Amino acid sequence: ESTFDLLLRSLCRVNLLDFAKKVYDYMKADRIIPDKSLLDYLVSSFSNGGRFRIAEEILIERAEMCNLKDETVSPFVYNKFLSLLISRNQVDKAVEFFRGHILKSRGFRPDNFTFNIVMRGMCVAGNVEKAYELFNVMRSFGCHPDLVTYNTLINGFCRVGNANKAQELLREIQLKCVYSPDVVTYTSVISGYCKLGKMEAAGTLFQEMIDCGIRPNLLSFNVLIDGFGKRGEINSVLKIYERMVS
RNA sequence: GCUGUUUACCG
Repeated sequence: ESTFDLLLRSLCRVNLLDFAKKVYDYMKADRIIPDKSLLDYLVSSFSNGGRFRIAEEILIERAEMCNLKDETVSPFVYNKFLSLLISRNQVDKAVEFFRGHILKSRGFRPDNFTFNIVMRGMCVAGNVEKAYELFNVMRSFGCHPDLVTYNTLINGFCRVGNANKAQELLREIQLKCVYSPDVVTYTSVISGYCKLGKMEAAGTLFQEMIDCGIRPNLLSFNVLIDGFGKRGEINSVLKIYERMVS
């Protein structure tokens, strides 16, 4: 039994995933119950290798096992699964698994990361509104929006050209006073304005960020420089550059 | 016990 365990882990480590799958099937056929941590390891390995169907299958079995014992699957495992799906352009699959299993089965207990990952998936698919809906219901699952949640949404709105809504959310963070906008928050909104060619609004926010004691980083400068550059405002570009190197 | 999961620019 621990022989299978070692074998499977070794096969995964050297990326012989098809072989690992066969051994896994063999184990199941022989009704050998794999260890939980082995299952988690298999899910991660299969996910990393893009074998999402198998990973999903194991995750579902894992959740059922947990359900019987009043336990939950470690969010790390399925959060990675979800983010990999999204990074490989399979947002629909990720959302489907999230809605169909993670939110439905008691064997899963989504955390902030889970919501943030799925929301970002929706945003990259151009569906900020769906992400916004999730944002509004995550509390009912015991998850409270954090700064990354806001930053993800803000970026989603910027992506579809709604920098105003993005800025509104920035103000909302400030009003709540539980955490403050950071360099990512500001850079996102600034970038949203730059994309619209609204360089005045972008510049104002840039200054506000500095006044709030947040140091712009290389990305922040790039956003502004790119924005001014695309409008042909070379003098502004030079000014920013000067500030950057000083 | 430790490690492992999420957010910003251009390309």
